[in-house]
Amino acid sequence: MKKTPPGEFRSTLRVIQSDQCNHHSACESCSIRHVAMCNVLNEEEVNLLNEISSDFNRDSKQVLCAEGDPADYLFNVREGTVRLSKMLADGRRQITGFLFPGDFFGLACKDVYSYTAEAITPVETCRFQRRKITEKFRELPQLGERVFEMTTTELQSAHDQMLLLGRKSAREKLCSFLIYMADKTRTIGGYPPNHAYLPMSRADVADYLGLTVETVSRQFTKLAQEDLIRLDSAHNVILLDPESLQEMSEGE
Amino acid sequence: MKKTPPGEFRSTLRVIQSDQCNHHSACESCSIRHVAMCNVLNEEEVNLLNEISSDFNRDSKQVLCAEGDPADYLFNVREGTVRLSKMLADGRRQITGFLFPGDFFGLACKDVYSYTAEAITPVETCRFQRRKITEKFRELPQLGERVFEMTTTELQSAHDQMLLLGRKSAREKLCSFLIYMADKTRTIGGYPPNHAYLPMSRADVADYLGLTVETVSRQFTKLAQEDLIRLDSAHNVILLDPESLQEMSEGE
DNA sequence: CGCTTATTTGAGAGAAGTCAAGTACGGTGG
DNA sequence: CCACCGTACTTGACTTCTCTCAAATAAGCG
Repeated sequence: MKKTPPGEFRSTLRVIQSDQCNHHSACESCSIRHVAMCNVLNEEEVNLLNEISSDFNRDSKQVLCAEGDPADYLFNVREGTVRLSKMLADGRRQITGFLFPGDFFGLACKDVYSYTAEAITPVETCRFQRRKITEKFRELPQLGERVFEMTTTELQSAHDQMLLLGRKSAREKLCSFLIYMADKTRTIGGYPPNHAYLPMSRADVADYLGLTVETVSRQFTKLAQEDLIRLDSAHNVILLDPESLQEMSEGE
Repeated sequence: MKKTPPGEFRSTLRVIQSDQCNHHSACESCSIRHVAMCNVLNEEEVNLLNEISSDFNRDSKQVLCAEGDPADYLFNVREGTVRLSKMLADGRRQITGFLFPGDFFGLACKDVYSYTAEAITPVETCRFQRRKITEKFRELPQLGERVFEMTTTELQSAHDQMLLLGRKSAREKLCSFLIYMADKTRTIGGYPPNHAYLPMSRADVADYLGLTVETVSRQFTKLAQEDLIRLDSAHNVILLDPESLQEMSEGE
């Protein structure tokens, strides 16, 4: 579960949380270009970053990078939803994460990408040459620290997801997922409270939770029958009882 | 799966692989104290590190740090085996990783530890105050880069483990685990080739693979019956047909 | 509007879990 | 050194949750 627990931020690294960015007005390109980085950089530094980045936009269902490709680029999602996945020889797939505006990918690999990144919706990203961006870490240590901190957060989420995949029931998995997506929907904004917008297909949800499409669908139906959620459409869910869902997601 | 694929190392970060450490003879305290760090540091820098580190040794089954504790320390395992785990409210447990000499833990968290670390065998670690070690990243950027690179490798392993937990059968999971442990055993040294020394209990293996003890035990028996492995004892396994095991671990 | 694809629903099968019992191992004390 | 005890591991019988296969319904798109 990519659960980002709320609460005070007290990292020993000097970084600032995304929602604490306080120079949006002064830095227009920031919010447009480098969503996740602007928080720790001033306008001049963002411009420095703009020099080595280039837009990379793709339509829904297109591949941004493939498992095994030379890992030349680091990506920053600006708009849309991306899925990262790994496959077994016979085609079984595991989605290791969904990415939303502000998220990065392309760092956690050595010479080749260890996962495939695909656009779930039309996406806008900016892309840096890894070689160049890691050089920039020298000039802008706060940038390096911010990226390190994000990697660390991602590792924590990965551990949460391992607990989900290894030990939770189908029902608990789906509850966790709904809580997670409601949180993401809230962050992205533009939806009523307790709304979870699910841009991905049921198959994606299944491959994220280590289930089959049918099981996911059945669990959705069951939660709706119990009035814990309301399915406005397959991709728009209202959490009618977030507290219960939260509890069930943790096996209480 | 904490699979560290062999192959050339071409990270954009200027770090050196563990097995490329070439000043072991010149730096005695290095191999003794800071297993994973000495590779990128010279003797003087290692001494600098020694100043802020202190020994922290524990017997088998003791807790090194607990989920929810203030995350004050970063640990470097020098000797022995450690398990990291997370628990659900009702006691279901997921082991997110086993740690061996050279491994770190305690960084991937904000103010509190997000997992429990316990000694499987008697362990020797050295412990740094996170506050102090992150300060050191300023003075010794190559140290920061090395730690960042290790975090990145760990994130990749976490993704491999998600694929295992979400999509592999019990048999495939155990094959993956045996390949992984044979690799670790080789790295640690002192055992014949194709030997996998398993310091952890069957319950630990089960909680690592998202299975029950009984299922793990049955799969061990089945692999032995098929002459793919030989169980010298519950904790010492010979891989009789590593190629087949490897193939099966990837679902071929 | 018709076609394709996505989602839901149903029935049956199977892999892994649960519960229970037996066996082997390892440490401790006589 | 061996016997004993507790724990760890293995094995068996049975249950169950999730998967598989199949079909119906709904949604999206040209």
